[in-house]
Amino acid sequence: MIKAVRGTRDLLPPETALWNFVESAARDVFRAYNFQEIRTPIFEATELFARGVGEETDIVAKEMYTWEDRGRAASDSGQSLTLRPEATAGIVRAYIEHKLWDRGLNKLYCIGPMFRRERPQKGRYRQFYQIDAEVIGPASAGSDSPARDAEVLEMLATLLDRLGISDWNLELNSVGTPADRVQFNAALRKALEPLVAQMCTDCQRRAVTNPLRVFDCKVPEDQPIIDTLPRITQFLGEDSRKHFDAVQEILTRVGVSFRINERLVRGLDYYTRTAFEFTHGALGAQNAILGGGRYDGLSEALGGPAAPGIGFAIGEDRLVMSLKETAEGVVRKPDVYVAPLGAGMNGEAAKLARELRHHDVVVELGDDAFRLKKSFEAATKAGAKYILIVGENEVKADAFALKNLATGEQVSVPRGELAQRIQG
RNA sequence: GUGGGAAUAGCUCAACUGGCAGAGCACCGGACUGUGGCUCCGACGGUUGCGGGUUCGAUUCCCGUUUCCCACCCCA
Repeated sequence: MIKAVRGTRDLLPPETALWNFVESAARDVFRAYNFQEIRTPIFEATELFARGVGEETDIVAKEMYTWEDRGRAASDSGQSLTLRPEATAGIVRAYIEHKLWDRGLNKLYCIGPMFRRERPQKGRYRQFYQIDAEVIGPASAGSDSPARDAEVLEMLATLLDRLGISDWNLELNSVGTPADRVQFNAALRKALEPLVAQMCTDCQRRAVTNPLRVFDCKVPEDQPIIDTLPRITQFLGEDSRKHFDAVQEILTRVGVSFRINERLVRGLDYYTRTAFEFTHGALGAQNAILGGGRYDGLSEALGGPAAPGIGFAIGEDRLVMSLKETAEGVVRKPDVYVAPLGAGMNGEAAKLARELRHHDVVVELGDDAFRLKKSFEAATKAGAKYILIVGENEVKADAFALKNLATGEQVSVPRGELAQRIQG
């Protein structure tokens, strides 16, 4: 038997109804904030992610699905391509390619699969889905403003609340500008030097490769040491600090609760200044339901003009997992089961079903080979509200037996009144 | 990439120390000819993840392997 490959999975009904529930809620909320959809390719030139996400990140260094796409002709040299591991780089590429700065501020969202070759776990798949949104444009259009950061965060709070996910936590930090981080990193290395020998092996490695990640350490014995380390906050430049203060002020004003987490660091190189995560319990070790932040230098790193931006990625798989709503609760069941009765009635039933469907009635259609008892069983199993019998008597009278399957009430309804009766 | 647990019918799970692979639910049919749910009866359903080994005999013990789960790492 051929099975879905490791780390991928089929989403089957009725669970897919939950995914549609999430996606349509997201689209509704995005519309209210004037975000518009962008769709970028699922694979891109490998170089885009290497330069955008960062060569040194785990994503680029060891998790990408990359292959050499061979040329088909002498003039076509072939190139290294990669399945997108995240959405932002592709969107910024499109921003540059189509000169979207001519439109001023761009508020874009994108929903689709991403690919990372990690060891699968609950809430972590090799093909997974993200709901992604970005605000990007020239600084003159306000893309730089703390108002945009706050707007994005408030929008996320609205979306989660609307989905019925009430017990989320917003963790907020500023990781400063690249210049701020150079200073911070140097200070961190210096502070770690005399202490690192007492720390766990992971931290000893991090201290060399990426000192920021020491803050991620969960080993209890290391915590007192980590508490003594310098904090990024102490190294923020005047602009970064003011920006961060302004974001917090607006959030407080609009009533979105958050927690400053000075230890929040992010694994993609492009993040600057505001960085955030929304977490949720009951997700196990993968407790981050979404994450994001500013990437003020990304466009320039990709060869474009200065274009500050802020965005986030929601882990849709994890979002669906943390939903209280059940698939049964959001799936739309048939309004009516149309039951052809007696040989040759399929045509009449199909005609009636067509009329009802044109009135936006959800119709399940039976088969005239079924005995009436079997039609009733099928209607009940399908969860239909009504069953509509299309037999010889009914066709002759042009009025049909309509039975409410819950109450057992049965009436004869003229053809023209059926849709209204079923929907009412 | 590292460490641990698990894998038996479509689903949830049994099967003593190695001795004929089972139940509930679901599905299909019947009781019941144009009236469902409830009930009763019946049928279907398996290379016990895969490959090898030990044994008279392996779902059971051993080795390998794959996948899933948990944790690390990292991230959404």
